[in-house]
Amino acid sequence: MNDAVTPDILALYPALARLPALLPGLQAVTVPAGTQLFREADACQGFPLVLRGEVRVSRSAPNGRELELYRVAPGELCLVSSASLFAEQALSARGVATGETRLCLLTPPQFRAALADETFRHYVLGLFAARMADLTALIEAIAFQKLDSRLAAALLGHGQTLKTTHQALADELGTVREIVSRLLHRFERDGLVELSRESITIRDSAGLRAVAAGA
Amino acid sequence: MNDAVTPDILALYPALARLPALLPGLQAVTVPAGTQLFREADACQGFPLVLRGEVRVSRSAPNGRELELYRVAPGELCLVSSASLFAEQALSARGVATGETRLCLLTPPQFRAALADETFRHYVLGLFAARMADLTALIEAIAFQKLDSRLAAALLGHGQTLKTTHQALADELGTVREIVSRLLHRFERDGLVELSRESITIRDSAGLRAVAAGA
DNA sequence: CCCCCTGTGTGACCTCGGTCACATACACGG
DNA sequence: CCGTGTATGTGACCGAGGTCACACAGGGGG
Repeated sequence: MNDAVTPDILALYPALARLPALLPGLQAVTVPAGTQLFREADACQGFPLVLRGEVRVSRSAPNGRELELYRVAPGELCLVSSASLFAEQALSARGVATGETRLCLLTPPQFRAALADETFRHYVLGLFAARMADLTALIEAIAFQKLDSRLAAALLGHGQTLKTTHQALADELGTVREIVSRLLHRFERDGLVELSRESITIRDSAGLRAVAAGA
Repeated sequence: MNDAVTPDILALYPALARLPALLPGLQAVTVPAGTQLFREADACQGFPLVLRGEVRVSRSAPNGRELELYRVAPGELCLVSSASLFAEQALSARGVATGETRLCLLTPPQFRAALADETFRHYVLGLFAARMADLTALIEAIAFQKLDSRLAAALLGHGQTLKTTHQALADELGTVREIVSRLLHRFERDGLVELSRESITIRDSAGLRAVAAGA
């Protein structure tokens, strides 16, 4: 599971190519789907670069409800954990690998060294900026949009058919299963989707987009 | 309104002292209360450092409702505008000076130069990290807490008496005036506060804290 | 002194989202 | 083929928050 970093890291993080001194020290790990990479109130031990797979970052409420904040794709680094190092405070979210995921953990000194390179620096700040935009968009959605819009939006952009469970969608949106079932059924009645066990097929993506936009 | 930067900028941003070449080019402006510094969909023109006063960053919905994201205090820089530069996208929020505010606008080249200094860099990343934590906390509050808790929290930490309007509180919380009035009245009935025109006096701060915690 | 503007009080009414308590239904291992 | 666990359907019910349509008060300027 633990092995040397292959050259593909350079393809994903070209800025690192300019720091040859750093590369020999890097190690990557591959973890199976569902691995919990970090959780609330954890002390953070490094800066994870995602090479392959995906990390789902979420926050959960005392009563067991959960809400997805964002996902980390290959070529990105997980900022909540990084953030906790910079702000010297505990983590405020949970990270779980959605599928088999390969990632590379930079130690704080390694990360600091990498930041000496302006390209890498700009890349990292760009990521922070993009995340801030994501989070403010999420805030707006939660505060001002209705759930059917948000659900419709969540269904789009994952291909024609998505294989997931109502509970998973509820966790993504920060609500409960029954509500998701109810709304999905309404969508089906209106001919927008077709439902079966663990599978949702989009029948009218234009209609769905209209709902997502707040029809 | 436009004048040279006085030495006090060095007290607020000590890292800048290590970049003497930068200082002569800096200029500060002082703006009156209520000045709109930037708004949604604006192109961003620089990195504002706040020297004195306060900037309120908020996002507004199509239907006119508004929600405060965070405030920028002296010694901080306004990250939404910075973020829009890094992510090369339009601003996603509005910024208004809550009182008379003095600030210094760094141009992108100046900011890039400042980032060459590791202390300044660390400071900026720390700010980003802190804002991310703020935003995730806000998300959690909106998604999982009831409005009375959030209102109670908003009342605390501003001294014994706060001079504000119900509408302003509504804008801060992302709700409407009637709801704030209703909740404040409930608080008054329970002996937590005392109300009069444009003024709220806290009578039982422990009780308020209990409500804020979700009693 | 009166008008008018801003801030506030209030009650009727509605909708959305959430809770509870179920009933199925389907898959899969034994 | 049967039991058991997971995924889903569903209806009754509720409460929070939002909308609307007002009334009212107070204070400052004309």
